[in-house]
Amino acid sequence: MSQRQTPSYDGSMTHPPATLDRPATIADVARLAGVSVPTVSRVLTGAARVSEERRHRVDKAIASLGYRPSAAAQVLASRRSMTIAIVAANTSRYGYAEAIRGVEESARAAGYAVIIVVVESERNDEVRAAVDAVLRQSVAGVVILKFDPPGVAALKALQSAVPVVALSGVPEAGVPQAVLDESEAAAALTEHLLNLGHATVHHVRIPPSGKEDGRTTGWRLALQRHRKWVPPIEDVSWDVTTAYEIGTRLAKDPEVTAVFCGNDETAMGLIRGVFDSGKKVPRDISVVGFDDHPLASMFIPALTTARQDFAELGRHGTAQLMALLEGESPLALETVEPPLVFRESTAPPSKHPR
Amino acid sequence: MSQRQTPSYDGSMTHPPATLDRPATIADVARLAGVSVPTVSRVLTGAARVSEERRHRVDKAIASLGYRPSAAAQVLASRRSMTIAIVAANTSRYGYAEAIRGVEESARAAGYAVIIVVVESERNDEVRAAVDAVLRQSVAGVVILKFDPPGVAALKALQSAVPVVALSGVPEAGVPQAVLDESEAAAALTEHLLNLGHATVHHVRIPPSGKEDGRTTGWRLALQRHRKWVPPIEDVSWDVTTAYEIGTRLAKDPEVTAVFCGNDETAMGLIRGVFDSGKKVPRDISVVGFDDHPLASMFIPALTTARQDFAELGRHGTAQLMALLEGESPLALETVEPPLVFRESTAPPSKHPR
DNA sequence: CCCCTTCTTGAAACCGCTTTCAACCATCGG
DNA sequence: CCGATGGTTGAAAGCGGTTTCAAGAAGGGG
Repeated sequence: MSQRQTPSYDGSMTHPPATLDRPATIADVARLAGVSVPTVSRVLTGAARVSEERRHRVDKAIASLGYRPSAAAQVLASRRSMTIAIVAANTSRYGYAEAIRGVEESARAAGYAVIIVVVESERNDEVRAAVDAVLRQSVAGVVILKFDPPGVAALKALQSAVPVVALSGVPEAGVPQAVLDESEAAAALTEHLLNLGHATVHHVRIPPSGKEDGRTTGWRLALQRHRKWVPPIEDVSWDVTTAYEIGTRLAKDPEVTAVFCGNDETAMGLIRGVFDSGKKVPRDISVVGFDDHPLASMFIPALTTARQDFAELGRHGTAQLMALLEGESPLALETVEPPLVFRESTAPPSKHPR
Repeated sequence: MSQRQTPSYDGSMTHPPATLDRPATIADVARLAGVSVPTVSRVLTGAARVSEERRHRVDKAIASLGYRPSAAAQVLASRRSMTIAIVAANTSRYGYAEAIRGVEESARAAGYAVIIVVVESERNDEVRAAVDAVLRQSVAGVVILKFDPPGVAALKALQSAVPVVALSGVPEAGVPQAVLDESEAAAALTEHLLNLGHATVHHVRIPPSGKEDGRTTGWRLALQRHRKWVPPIEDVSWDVTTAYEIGTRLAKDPEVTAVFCGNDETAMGLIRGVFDSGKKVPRDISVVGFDDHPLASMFIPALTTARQDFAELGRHGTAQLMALLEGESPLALETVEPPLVFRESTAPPSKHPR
């Protein structure tokens, strides 16, 4: 199609004796090996026995031609696919990126290729486009990151058409899924703050996946369990600067002495906002995050938070999908509970407010 | 293949009057529209004129059947593909994730699907596996993140076999690429430190892309230009804790008053290490990072750094690839220079060492 | 020694689409 | 009124594999 302009290194790994000018096909292999095409196919797929001797000739031919079966042709002929799709609203945000890494890794290990389709919003045309992209590619199955409205919408639109497993923060019936149960840890974190002596804890909520995410639920539960006042929720966007602003705002309110942030980035932004307002964390205000972001322990003050292993979640999701594809019974719904990690951003409330 | 277990929402977007139990094919559409298969193909691809009336019938049939052309069949028949591959060593690290997001976004806008193949190391079998994955998928082209040894190896192995553009931090001849020229900014950052009065600037190097990356080169150049001593380089892994350790080590050396870190995460880890060793940034040691990570401005102290727009780099790369695929002359090698951003982590050296 | 199994093998059909290519139709100029 | 011209259309041939099926070879039992 287009000539490479570097004649130097011809990538010997690519087509060793490079005798053809086009990529080798199964017919080329068959010819060179002196066998029929179906025989080559059989050694490729291992679907049926092939005599030792022929198999060997075929293997040699494959190696010598640098032959690589065309995935497209295989899909078409066999009606089954060795690629899965990951659908997510975002690929670069920490938790998402880690989850994607987890499913990619394990999918690759299982011999699957992965295509990534992002659906940025829950707008109908966007969701439709994503569904289209997935379905046109004839994937074996899809893993959906169901942490936000776009994910939820994509799941809804896709689950009837193709094997799907969802990665999520709250268990939900009806869909195979891997879940990182956030509500327990959120509650525990909130209680930690309460036990420190804070009258209540405020909550900064990250964009939720539906009605309510596990983090918010856990926080509310803990407060109710301890019969504490449930302050109004502060909503934050994915952009850290909004967390910063909330920090400056909250710093002015003498009532707030403890805040539970939906994730660590938010916590860091908020702490900075508090700091720039002349208050200190944890002296004047205690802050907890969520996720245990790689920088959470480096931040000054280091964040008290709950560790989420998103990559592991992704691996679980893939395993779930593989099982589903094999027709096995869905794996036990392993919900992993994030362990708490206590660091420097929390302390008893100050004796001298203001 | 496997029954969905939720009979409730049947995803009306997926196959509206769902009359077939299998996905509709082009033949189904042709039959329903009362035209031949090639005619449907023509309205699909727009390759040839079709009478107004037939086109309309076909469109209606497509809509009513919820027909989606099979990408695999299209690839096979047309010998051209509408998917590109991104190959990267890692998908979740900040810069990589952003770059991937950039190429995904623009590829999607251009109508391309994207598969992601990661090559974790430069080990021969790994590189080979990646090459295999790419080539088997019959992609139109690939974008390689050439920021580390695995990327370099993959590039080398792939460039002779398929249209490739590299995303990189240092210009290199012979390969179409989009580059974020890091050396200028690195030099400027180093000079900023020198101008502040520091005797020299130490350097913590992130895993390099080959012999030397632009950041290191720029740093060295600036030092030489100012006839300053070039201290031995500290190497750091991607794991932030190694940066932390280097920080504790450097803090003990009274000679080091300024350090240039290969990226912001490293800078933050290092600052924390310095902090835990009883020294303060920038009072005792000045630190600069690179990238302008979203948290760089929230960190305390906020980082002086150089802003890198990796997503934009990704977009440039895709544009480059598209041009290449159209047979257009490669776009002018737009090298973007990262703008410097001065914040709190740098200051004149302390008058009272120790 | 013969017939029936069991394996291994290749011919042919097919997967869902694109791409010649030739046939057809209508229009148009002479 | 006729042949030339140009635009639409469908039949048929692939694209690169897999799968069905029947044929041939080899092995086994009576």
